[in-house]
Amino acid sequence: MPKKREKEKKNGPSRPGLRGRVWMDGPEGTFFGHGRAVLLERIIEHGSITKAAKSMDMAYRHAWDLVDSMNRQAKEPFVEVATGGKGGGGARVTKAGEQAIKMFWRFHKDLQAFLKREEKKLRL
Amino acid sequence: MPKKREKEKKNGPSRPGLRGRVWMDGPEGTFFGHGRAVLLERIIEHGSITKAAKSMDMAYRHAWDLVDSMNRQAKEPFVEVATGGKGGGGARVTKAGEQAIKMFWRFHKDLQAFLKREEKKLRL
DNA sequence: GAGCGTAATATAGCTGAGGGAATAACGGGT
DNA sequence: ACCCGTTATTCCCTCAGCTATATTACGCTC
Repeated sequence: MPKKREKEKKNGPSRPGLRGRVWMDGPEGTFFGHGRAVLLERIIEHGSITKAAKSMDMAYRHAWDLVDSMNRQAKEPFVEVATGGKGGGGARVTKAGEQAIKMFWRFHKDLQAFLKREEKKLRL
Repeated sequence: MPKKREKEKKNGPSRPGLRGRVWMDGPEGTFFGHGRAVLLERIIEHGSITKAAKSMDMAYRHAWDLVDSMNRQAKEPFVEVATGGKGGGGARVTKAGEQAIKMFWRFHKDLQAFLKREEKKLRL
């Protein structure tokens, strides 16, 4: 029977061409990248880790680990969290977190431009 | 008991900073990247898939899959292979394969320069 | 203090990628 | 005909990343 969430791995045959990724490393390894940037944006949008995780089909456990990893490695926390209280609590992205998001998307954009330039040198 | 090969995953705490990767996609997905470039170089060096795989602590099965994947996606094969015969056979990297190696390292080098430039904009 | 919805934590299960080992096929040398 | 070392193929195992589920802690509101 069709489960609620189908998950359909996007392994579709991608167009041939040059591809790339950027991320930032921290003291413990990966510190900030595409997935974490999106997660933070969803937290801003929804105000909670639970809803943010659901909205991107991610297990809460995994989302919490990512948030925890960022907060441990950043000088100032990227996410402030409240347990209990009005509505049961919630999560809020700090200024530092917002800056990280902006910085990442800038790197991401620059990389796409770089790839487009380099791809002209490509002959398969 | 201590196994023969310990495999020690290099998850060491990396220096904080900007990191990145480039690769080429083909009709079936990943077509050429860092690992495959090194593999081809080892095949040139040793003249066989078996020895190349051993030299980089990779299972023959995996190495063969990578070679097969490249040969299926490339217009001209990157590796020509001989089973049986003198010395049991062997593998040889074609001109097309050598060109792919050169092209990849060029992209790789350009990316490193790009990352170094971009990293100046980074503030953790 | 009961209810509520969230964070936080623990535990077990799933799954895909890769590893290890075993075996057959191959073909020139001797 | 046999030996040899490699390619090619098969089967099973392990491990990590992530999922799924359940339970507890929390603190505001009523």
